[in-house]
Amino acid sequence: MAALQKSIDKRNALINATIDLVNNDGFHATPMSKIAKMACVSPATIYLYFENKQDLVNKTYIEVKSNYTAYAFATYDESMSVEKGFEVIWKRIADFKLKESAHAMFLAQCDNTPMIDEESRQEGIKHLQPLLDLWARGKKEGIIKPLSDYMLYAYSINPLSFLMITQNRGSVKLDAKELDQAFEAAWSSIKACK
Amino acid sequence: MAALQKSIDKRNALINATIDLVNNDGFHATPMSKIAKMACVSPATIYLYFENKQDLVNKTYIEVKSNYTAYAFATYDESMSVEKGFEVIWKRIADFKLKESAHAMFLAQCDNTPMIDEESRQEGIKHLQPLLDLWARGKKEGIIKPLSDYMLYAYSINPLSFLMITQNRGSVKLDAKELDQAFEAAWSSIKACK
Amino acid sequence: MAALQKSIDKRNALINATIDLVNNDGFHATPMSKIAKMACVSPATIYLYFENKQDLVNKTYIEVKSNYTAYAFATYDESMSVEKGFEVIWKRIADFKLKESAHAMFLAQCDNTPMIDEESRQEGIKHLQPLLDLWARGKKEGIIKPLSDYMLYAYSINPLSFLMITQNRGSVKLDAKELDQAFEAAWSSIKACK
Amino acid sequence: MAALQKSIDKRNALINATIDLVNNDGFHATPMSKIAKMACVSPATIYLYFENKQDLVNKTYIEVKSNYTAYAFATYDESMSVEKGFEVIWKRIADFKLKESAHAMFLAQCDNTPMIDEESRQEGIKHLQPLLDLWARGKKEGIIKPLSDYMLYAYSINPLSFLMITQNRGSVKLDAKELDQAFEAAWSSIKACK
DNA sequence: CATGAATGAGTATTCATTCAT
DNA sequence: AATGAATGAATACTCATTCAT
Repeated sequence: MAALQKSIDKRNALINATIDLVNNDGFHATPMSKIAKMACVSPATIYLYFENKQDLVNKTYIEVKSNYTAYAFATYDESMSVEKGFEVIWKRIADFKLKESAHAMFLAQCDNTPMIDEESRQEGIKHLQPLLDLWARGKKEGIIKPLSDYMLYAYSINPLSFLMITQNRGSVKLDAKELDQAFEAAWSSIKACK
Repeated sequence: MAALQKSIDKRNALINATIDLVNNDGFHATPMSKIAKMACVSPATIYLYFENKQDLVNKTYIEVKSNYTAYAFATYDESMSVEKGFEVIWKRIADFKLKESAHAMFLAQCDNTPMIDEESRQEGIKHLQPLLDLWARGKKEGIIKPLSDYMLYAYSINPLSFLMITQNRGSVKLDAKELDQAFEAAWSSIKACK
Repeated sequence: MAALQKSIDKRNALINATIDLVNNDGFHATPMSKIAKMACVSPATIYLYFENKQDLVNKTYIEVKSNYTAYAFATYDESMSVEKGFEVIWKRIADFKLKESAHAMFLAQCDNTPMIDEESRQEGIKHLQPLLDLWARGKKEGIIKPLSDYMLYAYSINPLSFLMITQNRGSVKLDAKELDQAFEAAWSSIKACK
Repeated sequence: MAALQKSIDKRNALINATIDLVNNDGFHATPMSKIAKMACVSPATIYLYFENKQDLVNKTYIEVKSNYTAYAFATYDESMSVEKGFEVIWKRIADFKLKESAHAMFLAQCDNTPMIDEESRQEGIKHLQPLLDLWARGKKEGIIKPLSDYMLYAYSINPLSFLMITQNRGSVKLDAKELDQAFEAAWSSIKACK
């Protein structure tokens, strides 16, 4: 048990080091040796947990993405109304992106870069299903515009990524009032007009 | 004259090769030798036009960003109404992102990655001023929601980047109808409610 | 223990390869890859033992210089008379320069070239102190001319470098008789006239 | 004539640039492009005057060496006594080494380095003949010790190189008094004992 | 499991030299 | 004669990965 825990700790240390370093220096300037050093293990040890650098970054991506979606849907319940459900999910996502910004930055970099395997990318997308289901329900009920999921995501969720990056660069600080405005904008762009 | 043109051609070939290769393989997997080969010059020749790899990618970024904004505002005129002006600019931006998708992909990668110097990033932002001026006018006239520029950008412009990337990955194809929907969503997220 | 010895062996092999190659081809024509090959290690291995090429050559200089002075004073004893002491040291130096000529050649090249860091040069000079002390004693006793240490070195020790180089170029062969003449010349140039 | 003069000027500028740069940075850190820049010509122009880098440095060596010997013997006359002749030559050499120290430094670097062709080295030695003749005379007359020319050079002339280098490094300043001491040491090391 | 040492294959960059003008 | 642009062949150095311990 203790041994297993130590293993998990090491794996986590490696994942976290990868996130930190890739965030700050970029994938191209993040050598395995630096990751090892930050995780306080030998470079060789990385290869006990991951096949190679590509695998390390793929697995990191999947893990972070999975944390992200778990967080997003943690307080959501399918019995909620579409409107309420969307608000609940949106706010959790906003929370994650702005508070766990290191993780969110890492995802943003992965999503805009040929740095992740296509397969891992697909794997990462899967977990968004509850949101897509909610939207399907919303469209059927005439509450949500009959747009493709990509379009809905582009206008209601993705802007949060941009705001998160901007905030991380120090250009802007998002407080409660602005978050409300953001939600308002998100909702008004996808809710069906009466 | 002919010599000058040859120089310009070579520089352009290098810039284009950089865009192509960074788009497909990522900055980390784009060696100078490959760029040189694609541009049909010797590796050493790159250093006649750029100081080093970082400078090459910085200059490429600034050039592409500058083309992007020039394209965005080419048909815009300050005498237009806010509503018309926004539509004109938005459609040009959409055009650029979806048709010149290689350039747009390159910008997206640069904007989400520590691959560009902060200085070059700032340089790239400058040219967006006409849009910010338009928004200022719209806010004064009560036509546009009184949101920060970052917020307006996040909801009305940035979603196009997400749609562009998604289309480039083959997940979706944006036709005229969907572009209209996108514009509708963009506009409704920033226009002031009556 | 064995591992440590292997490390020391490798470091020594690198130092020796550096001496050999710099002697024969000059610093400018001695690539790291050649040094590695001669030391039977990979080029990358050099960087486990030295920071870079400059560091390798600095450290080599300091090591050789240190061997040189250790050799020079090995049989000297401060209780000796000035005359005897000088003879003992001079003969050891002559021995070193003429027998360990590869090392002596390397030092000569370093001493006449901007190939070594100033800091390493200073480090190398330090160890000559016993000779300077001997001269101080000699001057006090009126046995040695009241000249600066540089002057004494120039006339009594440095000529050996010239002779060593000339011998190495094959122009001359120094046998016992000529060594005696050389010592005679050295001594007569610095001993106080009665 | 004017055209010829311009050519000579360029050649001289190249030679001087070579001396300066090799003195300050070392042969290994002196690229042709830098030499060209300092001489205010194009890199390609160097090849109109010299075959290649090796040739440039060989020719520079021969030229400097030749200036050196011309200077050394300029005021010497074979009708002088051995003692007077030696003093005259020695003082001119000292003058050259300490006043034209850039040239002297360059020679010292060449003489202790495999940076010059053997052939050019031989060519450079030739011009010392008058000194050797003087010594031959001195030995016959019993005024000079019956030592080989190398030995005489090592003790009476070469120390000046060491003193010149030391002075150039700033460790010591040779004034008139010290020059007299140096001459005294030089002479006493080679003059025959009565 | 864990590691530090070792490395081969690469990478950015430089440089002596050439060539079209 | 003179040049600036161009380049192929190096070169110092890095890094993902392996292996003996």
